[in-house]
Amino acid sequence: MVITKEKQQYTQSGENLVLHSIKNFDPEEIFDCGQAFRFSETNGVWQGVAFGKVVTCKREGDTVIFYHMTEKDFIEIWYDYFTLDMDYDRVIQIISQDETLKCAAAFAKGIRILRQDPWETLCSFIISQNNNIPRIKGIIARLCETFGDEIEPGFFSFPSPDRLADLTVEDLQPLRAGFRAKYILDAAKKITAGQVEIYRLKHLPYEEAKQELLKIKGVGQKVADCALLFGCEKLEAFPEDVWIKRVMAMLLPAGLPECAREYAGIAQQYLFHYARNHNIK
DNA sequence: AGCCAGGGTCTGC
DNA sequence: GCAGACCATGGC
Repeated sequence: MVITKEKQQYTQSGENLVLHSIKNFDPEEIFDCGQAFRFSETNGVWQGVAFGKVVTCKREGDTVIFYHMTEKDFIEIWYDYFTLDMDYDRVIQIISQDETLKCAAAFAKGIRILRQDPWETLCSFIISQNNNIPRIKGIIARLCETFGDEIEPGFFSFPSPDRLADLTVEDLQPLRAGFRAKYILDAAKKITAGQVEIYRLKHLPYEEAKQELLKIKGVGQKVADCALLFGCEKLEAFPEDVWIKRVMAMLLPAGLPECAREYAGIAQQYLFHYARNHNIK
């Protein structure tokens, strides 16, 4: 099922915008599956910052409420961000030709791959290397508080590449990013200088886009694939981190099934979530 | 204390 | 092409 931009499938009530009868949308699974690092939950309400704006949402059964959201922003920003044009029932049906993927998908039907900002995604996954999710979130929070703009009291935008390009590793010391600081700066410099045109990558074929990202120090196969999948709309990207290597060795030793080729990244996300919640060693 | 975390670079074979 | 040391930091 797909939400279209036609009225009826969403309504406005007061300052809120409400999606009706939507399956495959669970904020907890979307924001807690390791693709976005700027959201947190309080009493079932998820809140964070994306594209320079605060987003607040909550699921109640098959209804999703976005708080303080105008119809204009919904149409122009959040419809794309939450990929409401994607038919997840159909994707799940396709990859469920394989029994293992069917099981993994059934375990977290509410996951969606967000369309995040390419720079924010790249920078976040540079920070992610040899790191754990709570600490990744901490470093990114300090990055935004230190170098971003305060868009609302207590909420900060993600700093642009230009903002960081002329800084030094000493300037980044308050982030406690360790050896990753120099990689963040190299990415900011190459993008600011036009050596890597990050906002053009989603229009390039997967392999060409990947080669561009690999020009950046500290960006290898896995970080590039995460940036492509979560920030450049490349659903065929299949990032292999330690969790995926473990779950593949145990459940799919012959490799990713052919039926999942087109949506490898979505299958990967179901597997990642499954592995982390089943103590796969 | 030692191991691990959504890895990558560098060196040596 | 592949193995191993090393890289900062913090939680367990």
